[in-house]
Amino acid sequence: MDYKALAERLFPEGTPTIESIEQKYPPRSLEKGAEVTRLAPSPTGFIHLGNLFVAIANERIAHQSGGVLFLRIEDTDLKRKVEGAVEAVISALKYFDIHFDEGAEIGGDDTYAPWYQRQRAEIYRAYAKKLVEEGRAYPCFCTEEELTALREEQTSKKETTGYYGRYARCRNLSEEEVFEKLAAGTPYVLRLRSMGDPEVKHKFHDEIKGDITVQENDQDIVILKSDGIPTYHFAHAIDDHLMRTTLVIRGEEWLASLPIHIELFSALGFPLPHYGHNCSLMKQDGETRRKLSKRKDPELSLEFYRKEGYYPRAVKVYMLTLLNSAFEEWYMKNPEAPLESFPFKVSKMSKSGTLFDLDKLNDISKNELARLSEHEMFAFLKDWAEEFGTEAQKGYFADEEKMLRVLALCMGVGGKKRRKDFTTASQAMEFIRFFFERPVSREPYRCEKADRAGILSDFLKSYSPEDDSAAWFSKVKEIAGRHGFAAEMKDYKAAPEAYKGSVADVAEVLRIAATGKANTPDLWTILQILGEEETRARIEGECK
RNA sequence: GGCCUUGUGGUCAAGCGGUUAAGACGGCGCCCUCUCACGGCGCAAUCCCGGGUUCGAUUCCCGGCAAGGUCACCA
Repeated sequence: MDYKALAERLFPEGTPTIESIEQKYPPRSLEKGAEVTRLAPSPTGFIHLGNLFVAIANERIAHQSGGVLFLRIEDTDLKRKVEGAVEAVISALKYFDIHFDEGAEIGGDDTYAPWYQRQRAEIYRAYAKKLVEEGRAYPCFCTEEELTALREEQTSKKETTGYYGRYARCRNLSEEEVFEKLAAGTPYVLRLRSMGDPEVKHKFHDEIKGDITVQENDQDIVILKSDGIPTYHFAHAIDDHLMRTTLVIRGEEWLASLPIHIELFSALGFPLPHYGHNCSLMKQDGETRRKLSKRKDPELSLEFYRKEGYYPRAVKVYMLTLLNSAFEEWYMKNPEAPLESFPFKVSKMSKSGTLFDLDKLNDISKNELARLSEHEMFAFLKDWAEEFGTEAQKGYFADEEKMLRVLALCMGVGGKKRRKDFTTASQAMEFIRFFFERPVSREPYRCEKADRAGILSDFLKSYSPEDDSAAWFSKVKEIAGRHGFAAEMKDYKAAPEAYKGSVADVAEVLRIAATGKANTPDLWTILQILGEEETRARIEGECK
């Protein structure tokens, strides 16, 4: 077989020389130890938590080492392309404070552009041609039906499926046959002529998993599809070589194709980058656990967190605690330090699948939100309401001074310790609703109805907005005593049978009457914020 | 099914030859307290199983088992 002639026949349009390509994309001049990492999503328009998970790891490694993080778009599959997807990826990641140094639509250093694989077609073809010339790639004319039949045959014989060894019919076609089929215009793909032996296994060091064994690849995998566009494997090898990636952090679903990538890098004469395969996020589903799925799990979508109003930093902190076991302890010791100062170690990344835990995220969210000032909270909630809130909720922000008082109260600003009532923006907005809207329904009272009317009307008679907290509460105690309730909790606990109840019950009557809720922050402050007129109106409504 | 990976409380996990087997979330209880939230204290709960090696295995080796991943002209 004259490989040179075959290569010319297969790539008649001419391709740039390998030398010129290598010159155009020279090795990067970076400090020793600087890592070049990347994110390489396909533009499906759906960025999920798993993407964010990997993105944070890649971002930390690159920027912590003084390296580069770039964004490459793997758009080799037309069927999956969605308009605006790239912008969506960038903006979603930006929301979580992940920024790229280079890449598609980034506008940084474009030495290594183009960043869209579709635009790199002639580069791939140049290397494909080289492989053909060297006899390491060949055209395959098998049809989809033939391939399916082959797979079925192999399955029934319980043999490894795929295009390899003696099953690789087209790898040994004669020169005449090949040129004949080409002349006839038969569609073909380009396959790697694999030289591996799966019986041979090698030790491989994965930066996350540690030492693993990989067997050699013997599959004649497709490198150029019939439309001349490369498959993921081929594009990965060429792009990550030319873009000078030093560390590929990707999901562990890629571990199985590592043998292919190793052979491809070797066939192309490229040094192998380092790899780290990280575990995917799992979800408990009945008895078993499975990968978070796009269709079944709304919490997989990054959009979910925006709609719920999770504080972006909280999501990031949670991701970091999952990503690196040392993070949580470090964060407790260094609560004020910027997250970037955490020494992120790839080797500390988890080796096994991690169950996504919403409770944990919620706890982190409460803590993160409790770090804000009421002004920061105001801005956060307002932004959220403008995008996702109801008309009524948007209206809450009209009276800025009132809102700030509400937030200061609910957040415990000025107290020794912050309250942690807020988990998300949507939950917080619901929580503070009673300040802005009269309760349409009320939680049940513990206190008998007969006593309630008396308590409430007594309260209205004695209520004065001028009273400070202590004066106000002593009046509540008086009312309690007058109606047969213990004014002091100690007295009540000592002899509960001597009373109808305690001040706690009396306070609850007032609280539910004014807010509709049995549990709220300090009632006196709430009434101060509501103002005398509103307070009286709400309580009068409950007097009958 | 083949191959690869992983198995420490319900969850995330530290530990990696001798520990009362950290810590966090969640659960439960108590305290604080006009409710809630915060805070404090405490409790329950874990080394997948079976063989080895060893004076001694959660830690090392072998074998099971289980879970996950993957076997496309998708990435």
